[in-house]
Amino acid sequence: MSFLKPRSEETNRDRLLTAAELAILDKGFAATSIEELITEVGITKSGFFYHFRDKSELVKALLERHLAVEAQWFEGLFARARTLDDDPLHEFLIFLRLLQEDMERLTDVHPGCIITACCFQERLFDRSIHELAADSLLGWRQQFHAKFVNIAARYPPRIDVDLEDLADMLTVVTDGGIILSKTVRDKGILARQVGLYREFVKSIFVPME
Amino acid sequence: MSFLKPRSEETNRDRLLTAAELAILDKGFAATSIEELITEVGITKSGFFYHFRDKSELVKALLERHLAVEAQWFEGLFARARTLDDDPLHEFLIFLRLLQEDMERLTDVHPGCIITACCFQERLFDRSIHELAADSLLGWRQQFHAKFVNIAARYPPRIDVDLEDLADMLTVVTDGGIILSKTVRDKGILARQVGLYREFVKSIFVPME
DNA sequence: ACCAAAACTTGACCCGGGGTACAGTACCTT
DNA sequence: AAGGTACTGTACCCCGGGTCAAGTTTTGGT
Repeated sequence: MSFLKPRSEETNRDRLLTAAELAILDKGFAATSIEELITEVGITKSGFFYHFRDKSELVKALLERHLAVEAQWFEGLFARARTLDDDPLHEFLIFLRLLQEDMERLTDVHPGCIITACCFQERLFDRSIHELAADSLLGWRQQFHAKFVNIAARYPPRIDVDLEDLADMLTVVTDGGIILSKTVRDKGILARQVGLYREFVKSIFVPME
Repeated sequence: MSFLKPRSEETNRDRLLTAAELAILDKGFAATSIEELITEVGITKSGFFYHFRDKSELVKALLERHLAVEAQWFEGLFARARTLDDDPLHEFLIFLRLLQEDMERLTDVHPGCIITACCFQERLFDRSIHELAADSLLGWRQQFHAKFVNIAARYPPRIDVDLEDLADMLTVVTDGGIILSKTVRDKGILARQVGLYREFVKSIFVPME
């Protein structure tokens, strides 16, 4: 019996989420049917509705899970960057480089804020989902902004930019990059756009030789 | 009879498109029903299917109309910019400023590439819609890239950036800005992000005093 | 070993919305 | 008088989301 434990860690609910994530990333929310998900997981329709009140609750759970994973990902990158350099500017530049490298490595397009993008799209989803996404994005703004404040204290910015806007820009470039990558079917774009953003940050803060 | 002519310029087909555009912008594609559109326009379901084979053909027509309007908008801005300054760099910077101002003026969020966002979302739509969007975005890349090549010829870039990526970045910032604006419910973000992009372009090309 | 809760299954059913099919009509143009 | 355009009306199919009630298996804790 004990040999069942490790596998049973992954519940059918998790499996539903994973299946939904893949399908939604591939085809979009509307094109993903509940039928399809349950046949993949191997349960019945009632089983689905046992776990989720409706389809939008699934999306909410998906978003929650995704946000947690994403937060962990970024935190990991920052931690690694910190070990490599503890100057605030260089830490951030290393973080951006690491992020860019990770993005290059992704086989298909970054799952990232596609879910965000998918969420804001449909009024079908209740307010709570929208707020979840908004809070997450505002959280990133705050976090990056704090870092820029630190950086600006040591490196006087060479042009007058609003540091909150600059913080937002990373989100913007990521989301926009995902859209362009997906539309044009060139997954390299996303990473290169993050690289460009990094150049912008450099040109603002890195002092001239 | 002649007094009917001017009003009849706007066909029911156009009215359907406009109603669909507003509804989709507001609630998303899936949440917009045909029923809803025809009651607003005042025709029957059969009337709808007389104009469009199915719902996705409506989206295609919408995209086509939108792309034309957008192209005209940008062309207008470039024309105005050219009359104000015929130096390639300053023309472009003026264009960006005008674009930013227009975006500030928008009451609700920019209709812009939301349609793009809506398109990449759904496998429901046939390939042709996807290609329409992709071609349009690649068109902008080409157009902006050509301008940057001109600019770079006169103003040696101070950092090494790929001009195609830089061209893409305007699209990216616009699309990403729309998403962030919508999610966080702050329509100012979009314009400010375009402003930031403008600063980036300046920092690359504008020579130092 | 036993019990309760969790995690389902079965199966029947409703409904809204996309979509089809087709016959008919009103008007406008040539 | 004919033909096209822009519809209306009716009737109908199907899929997918969602509900309901009642029963069954799995699992974890004491």
